[in-house]
Amino acid sequence: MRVLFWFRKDLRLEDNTGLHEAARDARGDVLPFYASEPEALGRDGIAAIRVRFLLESLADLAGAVERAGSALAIARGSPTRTVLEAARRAGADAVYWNDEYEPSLMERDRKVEAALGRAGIRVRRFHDRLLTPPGMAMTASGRPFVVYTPFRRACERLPLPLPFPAVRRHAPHDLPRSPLPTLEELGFSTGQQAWPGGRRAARARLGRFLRGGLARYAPERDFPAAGAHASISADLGLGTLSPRTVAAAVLEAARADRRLRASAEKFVAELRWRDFYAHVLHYFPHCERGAFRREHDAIRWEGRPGHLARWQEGRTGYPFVDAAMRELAATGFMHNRSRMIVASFLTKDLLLDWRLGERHFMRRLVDGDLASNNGGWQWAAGTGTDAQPFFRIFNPVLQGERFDPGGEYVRRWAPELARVPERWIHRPWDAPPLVLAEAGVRLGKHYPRPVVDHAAQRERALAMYRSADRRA
DNA sequence: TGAAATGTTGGGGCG
DNA sequence: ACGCCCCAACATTTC
Repeated sequence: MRVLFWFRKDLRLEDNTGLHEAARDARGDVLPFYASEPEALGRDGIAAIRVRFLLESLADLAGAVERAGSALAIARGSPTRTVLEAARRAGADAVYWNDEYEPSLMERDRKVEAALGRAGIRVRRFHDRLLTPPGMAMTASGRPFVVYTPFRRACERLPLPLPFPAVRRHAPHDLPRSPLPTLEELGFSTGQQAWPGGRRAARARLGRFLRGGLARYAPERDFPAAGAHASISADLGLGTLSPRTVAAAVLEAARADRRLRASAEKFVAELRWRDFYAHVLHYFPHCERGAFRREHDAIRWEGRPGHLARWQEGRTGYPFVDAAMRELAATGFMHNRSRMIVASFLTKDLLLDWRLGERHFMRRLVDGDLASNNGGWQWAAGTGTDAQPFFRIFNPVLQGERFDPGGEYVRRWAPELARVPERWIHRPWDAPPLVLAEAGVRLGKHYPRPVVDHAAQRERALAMYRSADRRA
């Protein structure tokens, strides 16, 4: 049997469920296929660094497929057309792929599947992307979970899926191999430093984490300057790493060294947040455009539109917020604790719609993933599932003092504050003038004064949310 | 996976 | 010695 395997966000030969099944059913006669849609990449709303990451990962996959005795077939255009064309041309009996759970991708896949069905070509789809696929963890009444902790407990009662062996043999074919577009052709500038794509870079990141950050993960994961985080979100996003491989590696490290156990379990629990938000978006597709709690669509965001740019550029006058936003601008990545703090700041201090922040993140993050990003923003805005209640408002100064006590993170990303003493680093406006002068900082000149007053904005945010709740 | 306001307690200063 | 007050420390409540 000839099986066309359609690679999507699973750009690897190792531990790939659908590819493994295809190789088994086809007895080695697997035809590797990718549908390239430069038009979809070129549209506004995607980070250049993520496009580069995708192109590098595809080039890496193509190389791996060649070493496996074949070539990655690449068709340019919409998959609703190209998948069927490729399957026919290759004389495939079946097309296999791993499911994606975003509403729009599922809709697209239904069309592809229908077209293949009409042509008499069999389709098999697999769960691969998550540790626990949708449908496997439901409440007693059969509904999807909307609170994280019971969701996690339900997932933990299921066996953790084990990695699949790599598929090292692919079949030769004469399908077209359209060249991948370059970043420049897609209209992206390449000024930003790279976040290297592909499986080798992914394995390197995972290995670095296993040797370094993991031992400190449980106690230090919330400290952005500590470097105890894994930085594999982009790899999970496009599938240069499988979540099974990651979980197995972390737990294996903990078996070899019992001291790692608490950290390993904490890390797997964090992986499950990714599953949770994928489930939420899958079962509640209205979240893509509006609040999970529909009454919060009634919130009238009364912030000043001009403040959005100050936030984006890291010039809010709140050192931790500015450091985080500059980390994003410079690297295409932001530590999770920082994401929570800047999201709280945009929604509850600047009083701007969480969707503005969500969109900005998608335009900047190397790991931009619809479900995780949307879930995280709705959590911070208090509009989502298991969201912190709207009255839980981060104080950007206290968060900074708690999670960046020495100011190391601020000094790294806001170097104009580097010489401000620890005591004042998160609230330079309170520092005695002489101290600021000695640090070489004049507020309003070298570093901005706070764009808004936290205490006052906190009260306005509470009133804003309360009034929406009343109207609903 | 908060923070601020408010309440309570207990030690110590002091008349 | 006693009562009063202050206030830090901690707990609870509220947003």
